[in-house]
Amino acid sequence: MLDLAFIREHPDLVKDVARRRKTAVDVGELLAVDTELRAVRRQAEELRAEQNRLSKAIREAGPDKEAREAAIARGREVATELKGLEPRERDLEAQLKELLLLTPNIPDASVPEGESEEDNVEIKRVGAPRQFDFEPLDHVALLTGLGMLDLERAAKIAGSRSYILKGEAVFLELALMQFALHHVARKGFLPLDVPAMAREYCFIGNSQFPRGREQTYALPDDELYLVGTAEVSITGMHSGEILREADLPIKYVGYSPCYRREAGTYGKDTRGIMRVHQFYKVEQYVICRADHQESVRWHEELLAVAEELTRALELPYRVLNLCVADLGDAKVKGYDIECWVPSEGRYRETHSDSYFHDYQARRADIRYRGEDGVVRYAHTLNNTALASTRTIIALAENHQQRDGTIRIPEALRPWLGGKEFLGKPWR
RNA sequence: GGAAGGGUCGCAUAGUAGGUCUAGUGCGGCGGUUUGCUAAACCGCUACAGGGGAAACCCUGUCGAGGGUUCGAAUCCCUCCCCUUCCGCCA
Repeated sequence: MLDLAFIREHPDLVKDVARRRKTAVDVGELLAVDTELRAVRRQAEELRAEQNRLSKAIREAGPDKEAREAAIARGREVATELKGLEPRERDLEAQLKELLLLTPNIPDASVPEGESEEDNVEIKRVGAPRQFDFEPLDHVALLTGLGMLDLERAAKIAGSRSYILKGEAVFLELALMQFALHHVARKGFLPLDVPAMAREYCFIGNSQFPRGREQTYALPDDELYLVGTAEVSITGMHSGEILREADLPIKYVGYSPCYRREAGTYGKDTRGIMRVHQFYKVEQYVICRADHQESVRWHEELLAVAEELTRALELPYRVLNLCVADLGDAKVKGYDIECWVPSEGRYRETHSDSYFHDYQARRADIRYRGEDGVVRYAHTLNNTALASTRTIIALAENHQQRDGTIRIPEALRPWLGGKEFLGKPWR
């Protein structure tokens, strides 16, 4: 969330940002609520100050019964008046909080303008889509053919957008996770295996809530929710803490299952495992000092790490600079990596690299004490390192062989016992 | 699931028969004195948030959260949350 003082000082900027981001929030209403709250609060504070003065007078009145009685009588009046004011104060506080949570972050100047994902700007393309000298298959045909994927029985168990990996595909999935975790950990990121279910505050802190609630699985009996990314849990880790500047930056590489309801995506990506309710992901996460340049450096660094992983898997990809309309409300700027998917003849998102300045840190209350003794909200960033299902698609399709097997890129072979190909020829 | 004990301003703690608690103390941190340097010692400062003010400064709130009783709540009452330990169950 934004600093309320910033919104007061730059109301037109914030309104303009909400418009460009197509975010439904009434900044005018927010400011009106804020103004009224301040007036009400001022009255209430005056009454509380009088209450405190009276309390002191009563304490010091001692044997002076008359003064004592008079002060108590006045105190009764003040208490009554205050009780009349307090419900309004509480109501306004709640309204303001809700509106603040809905107010989007300020995008960086380098974020492209645009109306939809069509307007994202490609900034880089690495590796050329492979020219096949045979008719390539899509990942469903390939993996099903190898006996490594069973979608029908998965649907029987859990409905659409489910999958069963079988045989070597299971080892492939684990190999990918191992590969990514080790690669990122070697760069000084502390590996974490975090809870995949988390309390509501984690989701509010991370900005999944209040918007996006319908995308999250709830466990109402336990007041928990299933995370769509380890990012949610990691944000919750340091919530409410005051860190030491000397301990920054904190670099984590988190591993977790990811659960997504995919509400409202009925027509989209219905085939295969492109869009599923559960997958596994290795996630990069950084908490750093409240410094724009440092955020930018880490943003680029996290992109570089993700690119290394993608290149090591020999996948053709491109990098997009997300336009203002496609950027999540909380982000200052975001890059997506998209890998080439031969069966679709296009690039599909596999990574999302974002920085937030102190927007998440304010929501989650993650602060640090600077060397100067001043307490500030930290900056947070995150980027995918590797997501299981979409990477399996890209890997299978891009590295498929004429005989129906899948070539394993060299970097991954150590995690698969040195194996060069996945599956026995079946075509 | 059963039982018990706890949540206090970075960390550790004191404080519950309501009113000098304006939340004490230690550690840590910052600044200073002394010092060839370091350490030690000593002195001072040091919670967070909101509001008012040109400023000095003043006011308000926060002792897990929210209600309540009261002129007045860290302290009493209610509801809830969280943590720890033991028992039970269990991969």
